[in-house]
Amino acid sequence: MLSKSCVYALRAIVYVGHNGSENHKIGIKEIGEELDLPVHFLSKILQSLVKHNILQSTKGPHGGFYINEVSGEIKLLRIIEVVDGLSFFHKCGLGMHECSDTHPCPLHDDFIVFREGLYKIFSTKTINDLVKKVEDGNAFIQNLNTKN
Amino acid sequence: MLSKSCVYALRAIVYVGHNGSENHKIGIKEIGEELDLPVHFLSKILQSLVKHNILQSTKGPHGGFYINEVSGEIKLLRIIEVVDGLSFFHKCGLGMHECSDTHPCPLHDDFIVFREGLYKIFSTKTINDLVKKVEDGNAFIQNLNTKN
DNA sequence: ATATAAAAAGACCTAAATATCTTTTAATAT
DNA sequence: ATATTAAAAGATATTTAGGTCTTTTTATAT
Repeated sequence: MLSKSCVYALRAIVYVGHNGSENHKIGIKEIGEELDLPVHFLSKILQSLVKHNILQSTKGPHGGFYINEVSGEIKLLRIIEVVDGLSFFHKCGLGMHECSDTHPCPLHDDFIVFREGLYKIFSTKTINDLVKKVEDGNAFIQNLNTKN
Repeated sequence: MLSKSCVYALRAIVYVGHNGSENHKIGIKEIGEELDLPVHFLSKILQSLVKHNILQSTKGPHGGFYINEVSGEIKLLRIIEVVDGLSFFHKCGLGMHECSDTHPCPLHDDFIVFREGLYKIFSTKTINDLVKKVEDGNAFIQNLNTKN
């Protein structure tokens, strides 16, 4: 559903939100190592988040990534929008071009309940909501002994 | 969520169920043209469905695809299983290796509702259910003037 | 038996997603 | 000012999904 890029983005940003701050920035290496993600690939993704002002970064010594107060309140949907686009939330489950409440495909009525449920979740929850969850003990760092 | 292959499979099988029968088999050309799908690609997908006994076919003159009584009652989930595999229905929304009710990722509780709801639909509905929907007037054939 | 029609099978091609490596730019500390 | 550090940017490689084309097999009608 979400691409790898998108999932990497979400996990990285939560990691940064959880472990970093404006005066303790997190380097890409640390993120990659801790989350067991391909560093250079992740770097591209975060670059794009920075461009879109979802994440902050500075170069040079003691540089790295962090999120400011505004970014923490950004909705997960915004990250999905930037990384994957929102087409999933509009398109038909059976790939029909014209599928809508008034002209539904044979799966429409059932599918739409879940599509819209997901939309609700992603358009409501913020980065900080996930960070809070992690602080309340939710799983976050991979067990590196477990394979994909 | 579902790959194109999978969606093509579902649409094709519904087309065959709706328009064909054991003594009126449907050629791959017709399916491809009517559903506006790439014929040779679709052909591979249907081949695999035939191998798995989800769809029936015969070669030669007046040959083509059809579904028998048994196949009509096959669950959509079985088609998904054969074409895409079922990993979607087991894996974590945030791509964590170990994510479960007892060791949940920060998105788990919300995501699982969606994932399991979809599972319910696909493991309940049959090919015939979709065919019936089409016979009750649900959208099915693409408007070819509309682009992807 | 033979020709024909249609799916099966195999080889190949293309585009997109994912991943890696190298060079450049820009902060910071000295 | 300079060296150093870390992200940004660019180029390239790999993998997977999606798609096309050609040849082979098999069922049927003649």
